[in-house]
Amino acid sequence: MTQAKTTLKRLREEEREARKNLIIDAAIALFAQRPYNQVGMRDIAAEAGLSAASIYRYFADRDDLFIEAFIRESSGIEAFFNQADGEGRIRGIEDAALRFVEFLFDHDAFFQMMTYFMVEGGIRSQSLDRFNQFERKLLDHIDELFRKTGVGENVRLLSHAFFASLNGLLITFRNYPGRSPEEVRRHLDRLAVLVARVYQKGATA
Amino acid sequence: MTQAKTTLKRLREEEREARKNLIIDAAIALFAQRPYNQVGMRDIAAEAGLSAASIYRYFADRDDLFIEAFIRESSGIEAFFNQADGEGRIRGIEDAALRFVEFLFDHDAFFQMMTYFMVEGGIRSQSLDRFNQFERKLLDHIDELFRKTGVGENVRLLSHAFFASLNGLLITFRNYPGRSPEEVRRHLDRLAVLVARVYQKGATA
DNA sequence: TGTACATCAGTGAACGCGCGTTCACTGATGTAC
DNA sequence: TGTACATCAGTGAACGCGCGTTCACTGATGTAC
Repeated sequence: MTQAKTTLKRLREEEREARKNLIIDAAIALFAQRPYNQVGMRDIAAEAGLSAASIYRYFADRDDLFIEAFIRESSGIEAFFNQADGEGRIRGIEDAALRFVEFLFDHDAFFQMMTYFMVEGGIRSQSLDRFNQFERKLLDHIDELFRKTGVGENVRLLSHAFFASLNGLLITFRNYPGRSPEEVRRHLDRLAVLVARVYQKGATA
Repeated sequence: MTQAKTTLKRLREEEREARKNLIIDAAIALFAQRPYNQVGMRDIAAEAGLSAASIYRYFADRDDLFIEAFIRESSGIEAFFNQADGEGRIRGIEDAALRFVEFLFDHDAFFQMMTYFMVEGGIRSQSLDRFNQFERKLLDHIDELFRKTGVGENVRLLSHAFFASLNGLLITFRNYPGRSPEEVRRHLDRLAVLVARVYQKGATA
């Protein structure tokens, strides 16, 4: 009996969690279409098929929803890279650069949130912590890649520069006016390869 | 008599222009302190020492003021580089990278506007044109630098990557949490030098 | 020199709108006896 | 099996606030005669 009760309770909690996820899905879907600050609670509610008031049954406030959306996306990118890494699909800097740039291009929501964190000041420390954690892990991976290719001194600084360079590609050319998404993607790919080669050669001398 | 009249008229116009400039000054001063979208008309008015309504005597609307502010700042950076160039203070890629990064770090207003143009979609074509013009000139300069150092093929693509890399440094590390402005500047300087050297070596092979 | 009029910078108050958030309520489902 | 009650998702409407912008007005300065 108590057994049955707790299972029911667990089921209800899972259901609740599932609904939270639906709302986060809706938010992410919209971030992928419009800039971060142009997505309102009513938009997200409409996308998720509920009223705006309902969102507040699941999230304390707007920031809270955004933090959870960011956490989910950043877990996604980590899983993506871990898998690619495990399957041996990231053999060198060039692969890493390509995968990273393409991932950010495809996951506009994550990119929007990331640049928001970097550009805007005054972010809640909770989400900032999560962001820093994500950034550090990514830099660790890059460190490792550079070490493999034989860079001795100051690997971390190099990783900083490399990471920033790839971010810069996205920031600078993602919205290039008068270009179709396919053209932008091709241009980004070309640039990612170029950057990777430049770092490869320029850093291992 | 007509002579005197026209001079008076000219003086009045100059006075008007001067007042426009005061308002732009105020706007730029605020952009340097807070993110772009956190600066309102009332803030700018207070900073300039007038009422918000007065701004509309000089600018059609908010966008118009921002365009003019951007134009002034981008003229400023062009003048800065032309002068540095004329005085022979930009001897190579390393100098250029350092000057560029430091200029953007010091002129936060310009940096804010630039990233706004790049990240946000749906900008008025008038300001977009001005921005593209600015970007093209800058890329031309970088092309020239790379050509001097002996890069043959695909100079423009390289310039794109280089420009984006430097932008990326600013975006990624300008707001690094828990660091003083001096530390950020030092870090940016180090990274700019590193990036320049990497491109120098990596591209001229 | 004086008077009527035009021009224009400047302004406080208000308008209109959007947006995050809250309120008071409904209705469905589960629980106790 | 039926009844009274608790829980909770969901909601339309409203609140409160900020912000870009407009309005109606004042007052100073210039112009015409």
